[in-house]
Amino acid sequence: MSCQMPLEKSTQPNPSAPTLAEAKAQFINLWGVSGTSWGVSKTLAQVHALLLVSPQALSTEDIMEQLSISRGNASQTVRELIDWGLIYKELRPGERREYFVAEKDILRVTQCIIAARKRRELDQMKRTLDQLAQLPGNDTDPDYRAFHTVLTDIQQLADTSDKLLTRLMKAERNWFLDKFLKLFL
Amino acid sequence: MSCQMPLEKSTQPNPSAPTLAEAKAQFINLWGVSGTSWGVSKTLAQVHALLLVSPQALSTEDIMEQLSISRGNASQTVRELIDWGLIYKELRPGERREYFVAEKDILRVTQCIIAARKRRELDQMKRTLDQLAQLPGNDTDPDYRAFHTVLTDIQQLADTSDKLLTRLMKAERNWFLDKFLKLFL
DNA sequence: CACAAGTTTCAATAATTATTGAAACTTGTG
DNA sequence: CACAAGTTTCAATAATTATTGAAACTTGTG
Repeated sequence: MSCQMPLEKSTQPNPSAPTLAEAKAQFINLWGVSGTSWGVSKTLAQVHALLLVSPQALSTEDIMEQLSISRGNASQTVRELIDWGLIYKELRPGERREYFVAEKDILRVTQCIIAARKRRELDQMKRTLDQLAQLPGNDTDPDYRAFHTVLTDIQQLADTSDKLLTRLMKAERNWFLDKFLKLFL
Repeated sequence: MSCQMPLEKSTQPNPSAPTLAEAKAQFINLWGVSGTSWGVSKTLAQVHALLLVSPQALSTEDIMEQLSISRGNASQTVRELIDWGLIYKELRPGERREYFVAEKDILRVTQCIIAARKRRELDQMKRTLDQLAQLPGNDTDPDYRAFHTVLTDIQQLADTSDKLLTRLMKAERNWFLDKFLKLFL
C-alpha cells in the first residue's frame, strides 16, 4: 500500500499528510475487521468508517475508488447504511451525482446501531420466545418444568435487555453523560 | 421433521411429550439463527441451546446424533463452549466417555458471553484506537482535527461501553435486580 | 505393551455469504 | 423523444467460513 494514498486533497503539500492518510486507512481496516466479528459485512463497516473520517461528502465513485470495490457493491452498501440511519444523501444543485455524508455524532451513531439491531434481531427473538413459552404441559413433568424455566429466564433477560437498550437509545446527551456515567460507572 | 424426535426418553408415554420435543427443536433452531446474525457459528449456538434445555448431561455422541453433526464438529464446538465458560465437563466414575452440562443460570450465561466478547473484540479494538489516536499532527489542519475528533469520540464510547459491560459482568444478582432494574428501567 | 474406547486435529470439501459487473432502469436536458 | 449520466438489480462467481471424516493421538486396562 502506497503512502501517497489519494484519501484527500490538501490545498498545499504537507509533510504529515501521508501519515494522516495512513492512519485513516488503518482506522478503516480496524472498523472492517471489527465489523465482521459482530456479524456485519466488511464492506459495510469500511464504507461507514471511510465516510466517518471524511470531512467532505463522497460520491459512489469516490467510495468505489478509495475502497476498491465494485459499483454494485458500493450502491448496495450505501443504501443499507442509509437504512441504518448512519449516513445521509447530500444532493448538490445542478449535479445528478449523489454524495454521502456520515452522521458524525457518535451518540447518534450508537443509537442508530442499537435501534437497527434491536428491531432486526431482538424483537424477532422475543416474538418467537413468547410463542414457545405458551407451550402447555403438565407441571409434574420435570423435563417440562426445566424447559419452561430456561425459557422464562431467557424471556426475562430479553425483556431487560430490551428496556436497557430502549433507554440507551432514547437517552439524551445530558442523561447519558450525567446520570448514567456519573451515577453508574 | 418427525414429531417423534428422540430428544428425551420419558419414563412413561405422555401425550404432551412430542410437543415438548418439538418446542425444544424450535428453541434450538431459534438460537442457531440468532447466533449467526451476531457473528457466532450456527452449530455453536445450537449445541449451547441443546444443552441448555437438556436436564441431563449429554455425551459427544448424543450431541452428534441430536443435531446431526460430525464428531469433529461436536468436539471442536464443545471445546469452544467450555472456553466461553458456558458449559462444563461432567466425568462419570468408571466411564471414559465425557458428558457436558450447560450453565443454567442465565445471569451467569450472560456474564460469560459479555466477558468473552469483551476480551476478544472490545479490548483489541481499544488497543488499536489508542495507538491511532497518538498520531501527531498540526491542529491547524482541519482534516487532521476532524479525524482526531472522530477518534476521540469513539475512544470515549469504547471506554464507556467497557465500563458498562464490566459493571454488568461483575454485577451480583441483587445489584442487578434491585438497583439496576428498579432504579433504571 | 497391545488393545479398546474414546478425543482431537486438520486438510479437503461443502455451505454460506459477499462481491462483481453487465444489463436494466431512472431521470434530467437539448 | 433520444441521449447522457448516473443508479439499481441480480445471476454468476469469488471469497470466506463452517463442516466433515479419516488419521493421529490419548488414556486406562488386562
